[in-house]
Amino acid sequence: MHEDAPKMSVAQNLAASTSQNKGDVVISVPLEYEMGSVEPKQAETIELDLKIAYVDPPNGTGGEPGAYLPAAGTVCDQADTKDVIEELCPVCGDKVSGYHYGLLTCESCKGFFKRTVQNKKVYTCVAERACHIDKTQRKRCPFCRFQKCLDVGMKLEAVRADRMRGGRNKFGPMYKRDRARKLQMMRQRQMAVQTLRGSFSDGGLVLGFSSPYASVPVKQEIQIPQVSSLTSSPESSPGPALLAAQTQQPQPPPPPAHDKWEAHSPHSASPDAFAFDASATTAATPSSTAETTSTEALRVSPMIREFVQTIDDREWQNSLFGLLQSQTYNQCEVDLFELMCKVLDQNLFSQVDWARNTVFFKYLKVDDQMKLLQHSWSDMLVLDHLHQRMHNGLPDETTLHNGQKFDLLCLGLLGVPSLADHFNELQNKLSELKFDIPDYICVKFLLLLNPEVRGIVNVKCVRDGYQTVQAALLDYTLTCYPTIQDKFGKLVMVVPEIHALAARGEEHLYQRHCAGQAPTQTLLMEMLHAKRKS
DNA sequence: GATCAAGGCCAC
DNA sequence: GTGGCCTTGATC
Repeated sequence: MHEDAPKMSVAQNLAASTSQNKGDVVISVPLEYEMGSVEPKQAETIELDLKIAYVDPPNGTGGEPGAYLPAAGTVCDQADTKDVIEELCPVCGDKVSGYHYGLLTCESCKGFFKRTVQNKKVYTCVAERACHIDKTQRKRCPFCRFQKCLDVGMKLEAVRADRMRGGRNKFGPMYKRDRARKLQMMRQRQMAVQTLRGSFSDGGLVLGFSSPYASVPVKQEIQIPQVSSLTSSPESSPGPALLAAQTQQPQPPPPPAHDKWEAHSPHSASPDAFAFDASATTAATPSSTAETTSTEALRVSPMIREFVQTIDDREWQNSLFGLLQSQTYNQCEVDLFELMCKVLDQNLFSQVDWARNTVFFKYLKVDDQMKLLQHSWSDMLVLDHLHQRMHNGLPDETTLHNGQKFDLLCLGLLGVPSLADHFNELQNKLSELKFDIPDYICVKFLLLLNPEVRGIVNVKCVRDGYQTVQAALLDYTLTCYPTIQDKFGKLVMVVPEIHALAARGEEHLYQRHCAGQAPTQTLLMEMLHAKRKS
C-alpha cells in the first residue's frame, strides 16, 4: 500500500511551517518516506505545524498530493464536530467513532484496547514485532496492534481501574481543545491547500523521514504542547530566575526522590508522574546564588528571558518517559539500543519543533534551516542532555516497566559509553562556571545559528542572529556572574568540546546503523545520512 | 436535558 | 477474542 504517496521530508515540513508562521495554518498531507534506495516505502499523513496528528492513509489511497485535503473551494465553513470526526483510526484506518482513551479511534480498537488493559493481557508476536496493522489485518497480531495503540498515543490511564461506568475523565478538556483545533484547521485548510500544492509542484525533495514506530504517529496532536510564541512583551516578563521557574509551571509537588525519574505503573502513569526537579532548577539560576541581586536579575535582556520561555523541560520529560513506558509495556525485554535510538529520534523531532519556532531561525529559508539543523542536531542533543542533568536532576539510569535498566546517560553520549568520562568532565567544567538556564539556551542558539555552516544562502541573517545571541550572553555573564573570570569566553570554549563529543556519537550511531542495528526510517538516520552527503 | 466517553453485553 | 450496539453518569 501507499505506493503512490508523494514524498515529504524535513524540508517540506519546515517549508509548511515557515509559510504558516504568521497564520498558524495547520495542514495534513500524505507522506512517503524513502531512505536511500534500500529502505521500504511507507506513507503516513502528517499534520504540519507543531500540532502533529497522524493517521495511516486508507489502503491503496493517498496517491494524489493533498488527497486527504478537501478540494479547493469545498472546505465547509459549516464544519461541525461531526465533520471533524470524519477521520480514520490511527491504529487500523477504520472509521473513527469518537475519542477513546486519549484520541480519536474506531470502535473496535477502543474495545481491543479496553480488553487488553482491563484483562492485563500479554500477547506475543510470532513475526518480528513489526506487523502491519490495518482494518483487514488488525486481528492477526494483537501484540503489534496493542503496540500501535500505545505508539499512537492511546492512554493506559484512561482505562479505569475501578471499572466505573459513565461520566467524564480528566481528558475531557483535552478532547475539547483538540476539537476546537480541528475545527479551526478545517477552516484554514482551504488556504493551506494552495500553499501545499505550490510546494509539491516545486519538484519534491530528496530525503524523507518518519517516526521510528512503523507507520504510526510520532505524536498525537492533543499531546503536543503549545510552544512559547515569543510574543510576550519584555515589560511584562519576569526576571530570569522567576522565568526559569515559570517555564515549568504548573508543577506538581516533587515526588519522593527515589522514583522521581522512574516510570510508574500503567494506571498511575499520568504525565504528572514525572515531576520536574524544581530544586535543581532553582539552584541553576543566578538569583539563588550570592552572585546576583534581584536588581541585577532585572537587567537581564528581554531576549534572554524570551529564549528561556522557549524551553519546555516538562514536555521533554513527559515525552521521554511516555515513550519508555509505551515501548516497554507488556514486553519482557526490549532492545535497549533500539529504544535509545527511538528516544533520540523523538528528541530530534522536538528539536526541530523548537528551532522552527524560534526567532532568527524561523525567518530563514527552508534550505538554510535544514543545513543549520543538519549541522547542529547532535551538538544540541548533547547540550540538552547536559542541561537535563544539571538543571533538572536527570539521573544516570531509570528502571523500565519490565524491570530493565535504561541508561539515560547513554542518551547524552549518543550511545557511546566510553564517552562518559569526557561527558562528566564537561559537566564538571560547566558546573564550575555556574552554567545556568540562560547560559544553556544561549549556547543552544549559538550551536544552531552557526554562520560557518557551508552552503547557507542567507549568511547575513544567521550571522546577525549568532552575534546578537553572543552579545546577549556576554552581557548576561558580565551582569549576573561578575565574579566568574571570563565566564563568557570559557562557555564559548566549551562549544568545540560538545561538538567533538557529538561527532563521536554520530559516528557510532552511523556505524550501528550500517550494521543494521538501528531502527531505519527515522529522522535520526536521515540526519546522519544528510550530514555525510553535505 | 443533551452530550459523549467511559464500561458492559452478546451475537458472531 | 472481536466489534457493534447499549447503558451509564459526570459535565456542560
